[in-house]
Formats: sequence, structure tokens, C-alpha cells
Amino acid sequence: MGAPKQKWTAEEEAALKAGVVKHGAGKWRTILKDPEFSGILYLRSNVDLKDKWRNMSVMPNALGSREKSRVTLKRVPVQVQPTPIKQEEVTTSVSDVPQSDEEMLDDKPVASSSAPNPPMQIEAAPKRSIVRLDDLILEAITSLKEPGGSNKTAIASYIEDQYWAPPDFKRVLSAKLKFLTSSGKLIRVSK
Amino acid sequence: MGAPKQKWTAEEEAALKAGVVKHGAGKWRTILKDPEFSGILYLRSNVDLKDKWRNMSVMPNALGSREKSRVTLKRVPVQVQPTPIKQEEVTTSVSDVPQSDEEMLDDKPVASSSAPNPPMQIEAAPKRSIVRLDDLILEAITSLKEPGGSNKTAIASYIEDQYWAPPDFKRVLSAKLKFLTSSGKLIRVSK
DNA sequence: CGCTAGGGTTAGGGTTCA
DNA sequence: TTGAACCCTAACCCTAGC
Repeated sequence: MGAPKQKWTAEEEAALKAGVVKHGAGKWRTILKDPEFSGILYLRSNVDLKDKWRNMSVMPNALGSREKSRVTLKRVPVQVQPTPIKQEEVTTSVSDVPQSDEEMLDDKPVASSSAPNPPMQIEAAPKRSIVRLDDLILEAITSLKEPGGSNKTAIASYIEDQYWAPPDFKRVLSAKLKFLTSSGKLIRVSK
Repeated sequence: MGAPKQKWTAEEEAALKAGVVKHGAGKWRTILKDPEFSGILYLRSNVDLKDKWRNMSVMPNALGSREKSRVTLKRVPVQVQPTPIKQEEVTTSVSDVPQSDEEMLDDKPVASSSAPNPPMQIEAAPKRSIVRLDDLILEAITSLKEPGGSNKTAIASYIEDQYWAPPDFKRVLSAKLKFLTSSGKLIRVSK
């Protein structure tokens, strides 16, 4: 058969994201021919880009499928243990951040009054926006391509320029960047 | 719950084998739709076929040759790797179609004049080796010192001789050389 | 033909269960 | 503990419509 199956690397994903920012989603052939990305994506086809973008855009499990109380429940067994946070894949640049991330974004007054004994599992489903923010930051940094790392302001400007941002976005971003850098997920953010 | 685990019968296994002989491994849906087998395999899905074939293909206690590194590579620790080339993961999505285009690059001698790709500033993650591959190519060319530049086969041989190379290394190298020459980073010299 | 969108299929890691 | 059976889904294929 043909190719054994090539997993996308973080580098390639970053290039694709940057390419979409620059040329727009749907301009796969254009992105591929852009010298800025061809060096990284030279092994991929325009269709590969399209497919990858499609499943990158699929948000983590859309809730709603209540028809299965399946596997997710299963992984509760050991919960008393002070198990260290499971390490994520290291090859990712700004990876999906494990739980301890909430500190800055969780202001939500989730009104779940009569919860007798809330199962404080590590498992939940909240951090959608957090993952998203990681992606945006990555996108900003890769697009800005400033030697030595981009500064906070530039990153904020970039994101606000490309997307709609909520009123307190700067505060959130600031906290996020602080977390990412202090935890070693981002090398450094100048200034 | 739903599926109590359906053991495969000898008849089903025979049908699967015959199906693979007739249509080839990987053509699971095709096998399933073939009237010759659908009467027997009607309880199975294409995925079932694939899984069963995988199980059947597992050789008894094969301490697989060079494939043992798979597990080791799964989760890369956070640190700079001192080892030479380790893992490449790439390939075009070209199927078994005779890409005459790519073959034309074969045997074309090349000489250097290169420039490395700029690394990204996001975190010292184990990055995949586009840069390293450039270095290896350069090393090969300079070491070989062939007047007029080295051809692709010689470069591949040199690298494979000096380092461990993944199974589809030649394809990767081929694509890389094609990119480097077409983008002007390597100058092709007529033999 | 080349390209993109979108549905369909496969490959391979992971999980469950006897 | 092991391996067969089954699940999840990224990666890849096929094809209609332009």
C-alpha cells in the first residue's frame, strides 16, 4: 500500500494555522505554494490540508449524546491518590493544558445548587475556551514571527484583530500567558 | 449491553481470508459487499473485518525485528535529545500511482548552496527534523565530495550508512530534495 | 483537467472482557 | 496476564460540482 499514515506534527499544524490566517480557509493550494509554509508542508497535499483543517476544527466532544454513559465513567476507579497530572504529549508546542488552568478563567457562577456530593473528578468538560485560547496564542506567535518571541501587546492586538474578543480579554490573555510561561509551555514572551 | 462479544466462526474466518485473497487486505467494505461473502459475513462490519484480520495476522510471539522502538518513542521526555536522527514521520499522500514526476528526480546530481530553515521560537520541543534533514543532506554532499554534486541515491546511501533511518526514509528524502532543488536552495548540476 | 467540500473508509492506538 | 473482540478518531479516499 501507499503511505503508512503520517501523523501531523505540531510544526505542521502551526504552519497550517498560520497559512489559514494569512490566506483564509479553503485556499489550500495557495497556502501550500506560499514559500513561507512550503518548507514545512512540502510533504502534504492540498487535500491533506483541507482534511486536517476539518478535524482540527472539530471541537472536543460535543455534549449532547446522552445515550451512552460509557467509558468516560469507567475511569474513575482511583481517585484518592495524589496522582500527578498526566503528562500530555510533549511534541506539542502550546499543548492542551491540563486542569490547573482554571485559575484565571473560571469565574463562572455555575448554579448547581442541590448537588449532594459533587464528584470532583479530574474529568469534566469545561475547558473549551482554554484550549481555544492556546490555539489563538500559538497562531499569533507563529504569524507574528518575531525573533525572540512576541510581546503581550502584539499578541493581544493580533488576536483582537483576527477575532472577536470579549471585554476582559486582555486580562484573561495576560493571566494565560503568565501561566504558560511560568509552567514552561511557552519559552518566553518578551516584555 | 448491546454486543455480548461475538466470537468469529471458522466459516467467517475462511470467508475473510478468501475475501482478502480476492480483493486485497484493506478492502474491507468491498469484501463485505461482495455477494460471495456477504451471506456469511453479514453480521460483521468493515471495521470488524479489519480488526479480525489484524488479530489473525499477529504472529506468535514475534519479538519484532527493528520495530521494538515503537513503544519507546511514544512519549518523548522533555529534553534535548543528544542522539542522531531518531524518528521521521512524513510522506506524501501519493498512493500507488506511478508518480513519474517524482521519479524524474532520481539520479539527478545536486550540489549545495543551502540555507537552513528558521526554527520557531515556541518552546524547545523535540522537533521533527526538517532542519536536521537539511544538515544531513549537506553533510552527505560535502562528505561525498563528488565533482558536480551527488545524486540522490548516493546521498541516501550515505545517510543510511551513517544513521538509522526510518522505513520510508527514501521517500522523505526524495520529497525534500525535490523541494530544495525547486526552491533554489540546492543547485542542480548536470552530470 | 485542477480544486474544494463533504461524505465515506481505513489504520492504528486504546479499551474491555473472557 | 493475555489476546480476541470492540471502540475512537485522525488520516486518507472518492466523487460531485464548479
